[in-house]
Amino acid sequence: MFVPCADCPMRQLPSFRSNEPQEIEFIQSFKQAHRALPSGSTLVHEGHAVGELFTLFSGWAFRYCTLSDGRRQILNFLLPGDFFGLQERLNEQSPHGVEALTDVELCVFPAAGLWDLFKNHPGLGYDVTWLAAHEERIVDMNLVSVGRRSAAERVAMLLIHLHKRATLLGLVDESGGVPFPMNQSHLADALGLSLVHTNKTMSRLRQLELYALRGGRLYLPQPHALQQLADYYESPLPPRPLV
Amino acid sequence: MFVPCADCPMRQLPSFRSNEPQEIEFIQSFKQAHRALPSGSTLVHEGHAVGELFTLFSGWAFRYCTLSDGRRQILNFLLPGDFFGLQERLNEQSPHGVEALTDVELCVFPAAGLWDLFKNHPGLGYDVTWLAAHEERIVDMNLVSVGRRSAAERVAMLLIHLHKRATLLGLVDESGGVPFPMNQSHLADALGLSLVHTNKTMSRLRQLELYALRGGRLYLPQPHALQQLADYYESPLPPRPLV
DNA sequence: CGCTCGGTTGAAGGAGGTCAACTCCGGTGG
DNA sequence: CCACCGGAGTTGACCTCCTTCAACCGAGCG
Repeated sequence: MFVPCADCPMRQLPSFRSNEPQEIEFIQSFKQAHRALPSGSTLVHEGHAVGELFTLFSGWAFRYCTLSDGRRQILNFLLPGDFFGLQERLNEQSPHGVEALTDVELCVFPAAGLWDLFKNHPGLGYDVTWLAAHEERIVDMNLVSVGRRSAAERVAMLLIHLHKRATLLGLVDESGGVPFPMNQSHLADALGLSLVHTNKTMSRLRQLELYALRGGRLYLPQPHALQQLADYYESPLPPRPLV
Repeated sequence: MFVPCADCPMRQLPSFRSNEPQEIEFIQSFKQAHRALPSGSTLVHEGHAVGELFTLFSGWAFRYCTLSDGRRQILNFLLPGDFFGLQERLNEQSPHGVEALTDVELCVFPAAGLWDLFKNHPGLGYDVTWLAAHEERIVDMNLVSVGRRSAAERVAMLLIHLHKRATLLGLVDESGGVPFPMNQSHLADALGLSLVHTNKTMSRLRQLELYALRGGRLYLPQPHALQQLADYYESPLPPRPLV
């Protein structure tokens, strides 16, 4: 269970930026706990103060907000390497919740130690800011989808984007499939659509063979056609930091 | 035109956190230019590299994304004190544009100097991160609105939120009005609605006297009723940093 | 005076929501 | 071994919220 940060398997991936040894050492000392939680558990409760920061070590999760009558909006999906808890911490009480889609493992950091990080390791402070800005960028994209794309375009966008993120994490297998742990309610809540209409839209895209789900994995046989449908063309990302 | 950062009028406002004198001194030296631009100008071009960071010194602006067929989504409105350019800088090319709603003045900072800021003034690094997280929180809220609220609820939410932000900046007059420089197309694009339906929804709310526009100023005669309609109840914010 | 821009209103159509029923499947317990 | 159950996916019917198209009005302006 215990893995030294220096040997963190994610650090081997090309999509992550490398850090100075003393930075990794600091991260190691900053890390308060390694916590495993089962699928479906709530990692951060809506409206509660937190006091901890997290890096998702393994598994999938999502951030969400609910209105008082139960309507739920998923803000973003979290994949391994994603850092969360910043919004909560810096605003003292969390405006949104985080829930595990699969069994997850978390690196837990004390929020009170964040100041040390900025003070003694400016490079890591810069990294944290990078991650916050990156996270916002993803939410921006989701907002564009939900605000201006049709149902089919939204689905296409989401599938491409999730496939891409998982691929960058090396989660892709030889036949191009990536894990896909969410069900249609999750997708509906992320897309700002009803469950029924999400289902019908996805059936259409599936019959067009724009995507396939087999054994809990997502396959995109015609990535270019999907991109065209979603009107989404993005340049390759530079390596990202990992805390 | 030239105002030393130490005498910045925004720093006098109670909603901004105070900084150490040497931090303010650094900000002053970090500041590259003070730039005035007319209403309607594009401050950041979509898809262009930037190389500069900005604090909105006066006036209003908005961040937006457009799809290739012209559909536009406004991601967020920018008010004095808002810091922007981070997303652009850290991703090398801006995924979104920024446009002025009124005549604006900008504090311009060289993006290359951001590293110095983190290195020599960790407190300011922390502040920048705080601002990034805060900005994301606003986008989160917009995403919830656009994804899950009805047209009337969205309008209510936006009006409350803008009124609140402007009030915190001391832009409110004795009769409770705040500046309101956007037209209905802006609102429609921010709400993810069509122009026509935005108009009809707003006419309804206006007849219910949930809001009023007079002389370019927004008045909310029944804030509580609006909050109930929007299902939006937020705790008061702690003071925010200013860079 | 005519132009444009922003706001307003009506009518018609469509995308998506809601309600309801049904299937399929894996578990679980008799 | 089979009955029962609950969760997830699927499908149809109907309705409504919102979009689209179009016309009109008024203010500001060259």
